[in-house]
Amino acid sequence: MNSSVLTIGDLSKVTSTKVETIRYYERIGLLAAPARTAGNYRAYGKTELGRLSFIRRARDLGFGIDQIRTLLGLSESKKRSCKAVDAIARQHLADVDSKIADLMALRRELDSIISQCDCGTIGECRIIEALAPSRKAGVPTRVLERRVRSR
Amino acid sequence: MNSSVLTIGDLSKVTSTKVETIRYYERIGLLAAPARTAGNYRAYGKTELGRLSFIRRARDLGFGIDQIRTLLGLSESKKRSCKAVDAIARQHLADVDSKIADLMALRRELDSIISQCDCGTIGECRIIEALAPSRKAGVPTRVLERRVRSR
DNA sequence: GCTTGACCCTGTAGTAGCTACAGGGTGCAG
DNA sequence: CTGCACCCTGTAGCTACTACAGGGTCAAGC
Repeated sequence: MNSSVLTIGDLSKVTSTKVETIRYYERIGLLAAPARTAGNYRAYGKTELGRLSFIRRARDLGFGIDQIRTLLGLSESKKRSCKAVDAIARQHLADVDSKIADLMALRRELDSIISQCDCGTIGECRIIEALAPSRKAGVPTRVLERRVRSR
Repeated sequence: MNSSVLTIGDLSKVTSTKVETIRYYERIGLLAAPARTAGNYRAYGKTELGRLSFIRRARDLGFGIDQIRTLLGLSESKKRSCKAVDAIARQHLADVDSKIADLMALRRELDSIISQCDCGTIGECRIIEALAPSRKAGVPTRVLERRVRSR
């Protein structure tokens, strides 16, 4: 009885990670290739469980694979300053903030477009109108000048 | 001199869309295959320009390719009700809202983790600690019971 | 001892929405 | 007639998985 030997299925359940995803992490080198049983099954221990948990939490927080790779590397040298860790996290926070800002701007525009729709016919739909190029503005002549003259 | 014949490069400049992207839209059937010149160059007219502009604006607003396909289809039957258009837009707005909510939740968590870091050594870094599995909690025995007993 | 069914294996292809070549042809100015 | 900007097709790459196909392994039950 070896309670610390886990199959990939066990790891999958414990970490709420699909089996395929675990194999994928191994393929891309995020997880090391584990020991194998006689029947060629992957045999994991607590180390791998910890590492996968770390990866999952980082992924849930939106860190990218490469960032996680770096974080895992850093987490092994316990004595070094954690400035680099802090920098990665702050960078990620900034990325998230900028994504939020983008989405909020988009949301505002989308909302304003939708609020103009009276739900009549498509011919007079404000949503379609907002997407279609306006009738007044044509192709800026500047852009095509060279070509227009040369034809 | 035919000022309304545009090459793919012209279309690219006018709509701020990469040439490859225009060809990609054609490949996936979002744009129809245009007429060709004697030298096998794509020759676009104002119709295609309008259609591509529509696509770009919709993409900028975050609509997916399939939604745009539907919107383009709907926009051609001018007399029908624009309820379907409205529904797609509202669905998209809801998706955006839920993405924003997800990101804000993530942002809060990330921020709270970062704020705990004193920037000492990695061994005592709160960020790494927050990601690593806590020492107290082990693998829930329940999950592994069957297997543990059987080995 | 044999079957059944749940699990595991490898390898490949698909998802969204492009982007980036490689290896060629076209067209116009100097 | 040469050089350069542009165009063509076709394919592979990107993120982070997910979903098969076509097999092998293992423990339980009859």
